[in-house]
Amino acid sequence: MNATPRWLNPEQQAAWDGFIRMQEKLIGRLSRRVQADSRMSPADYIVLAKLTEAGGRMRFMDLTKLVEWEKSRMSHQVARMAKRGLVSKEECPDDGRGAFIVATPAGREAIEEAAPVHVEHVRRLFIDALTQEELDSLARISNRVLAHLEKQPD
Amino acid sequence: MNATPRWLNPEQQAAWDGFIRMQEKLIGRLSRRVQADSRMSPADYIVLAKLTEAGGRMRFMDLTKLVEWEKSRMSHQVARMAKRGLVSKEECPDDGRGAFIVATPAGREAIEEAAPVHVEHVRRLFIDALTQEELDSLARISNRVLAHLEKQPD
DNA sequence: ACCAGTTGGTTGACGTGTCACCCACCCTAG
DNA sequence: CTAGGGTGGGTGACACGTCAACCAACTGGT
Repeated sequence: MNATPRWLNPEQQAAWDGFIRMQEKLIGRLSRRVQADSRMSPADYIVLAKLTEAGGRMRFMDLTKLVEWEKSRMSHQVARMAKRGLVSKEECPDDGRGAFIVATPAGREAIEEAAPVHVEHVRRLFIDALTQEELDSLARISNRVLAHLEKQPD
Repeated sequence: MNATPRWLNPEQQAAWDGFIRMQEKLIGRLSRRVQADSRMSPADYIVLAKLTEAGGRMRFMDLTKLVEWEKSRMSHQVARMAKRGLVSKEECPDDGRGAFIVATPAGREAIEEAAPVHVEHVRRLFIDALTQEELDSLARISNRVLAHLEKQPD
């Protein structure tokens, strides 16, 4: 049929399938837990975490780059979070287009409450499954893939 | 503050952050590629792949369990795919509630066209980044996490 | 001073995933 | 045969992510 089929060999297939399955189940479980016991989505969590980590007040685009999202995604997200009272927007005097994103007291409270619970789930579902060597190995592999991705087009 | 902070140590944190970043970027890139050059979403891809692999005709719930999805998700997905002509639904004579999901000719054609491209992207973005030992190592780690998840509550 | 290009940020449409709830049909105990 | 529970499957509302287009404000060069 195809001049260059190049299917994966069994070991490669096993690695890919296993990774995909693991990642789906792990992320799925974790985000459902986060949502269930902190009434925050994973997206809320990471945005608030990075924001408060940086002092609770940031320019929109800086925040967007910090979490490595597309600006449109962040814009929608911030709008939703503002609606829920987790953050608010302020105008930027230096740049007429600009906006500051500010964590509200409710937002700070929410993340401070959610953070330990989140860490506990990460530990329980992921860290505890693996030895330190396995964790190191996974970190190395992840960085290799990340470095590879940066070199690849698209 | 907290009686049991138990934050992650630096190595654990590095492993978790690296994994999360890698997984997000990799999955993101791959699904955008799939969508861009086959006009199918990753969800379409996996459903059609599993379905045709099983002969192109399956009971709804069997398919749902095969891909390990929630039934509601599959229901929505199948509805969308039916709207796009990739699959169709048939009644089940044996069980009045039941439904068969059938891959249409267009669906078969779509997956046969998409599959090699998909594999090529997986290879280019992921497999090629790693040695065979690293792939094996990742497969082992994934299976450990999966096994651990099954033992954990929630 | 002006205009072209870039940057900061928003918007709307659309596909997707989840949750909660629903309904219809099947099955088994009594 | 019938009530009650389980199973097969659908639905509607909502949160989320992407894409493409858009607008306003800031550059820089001429």
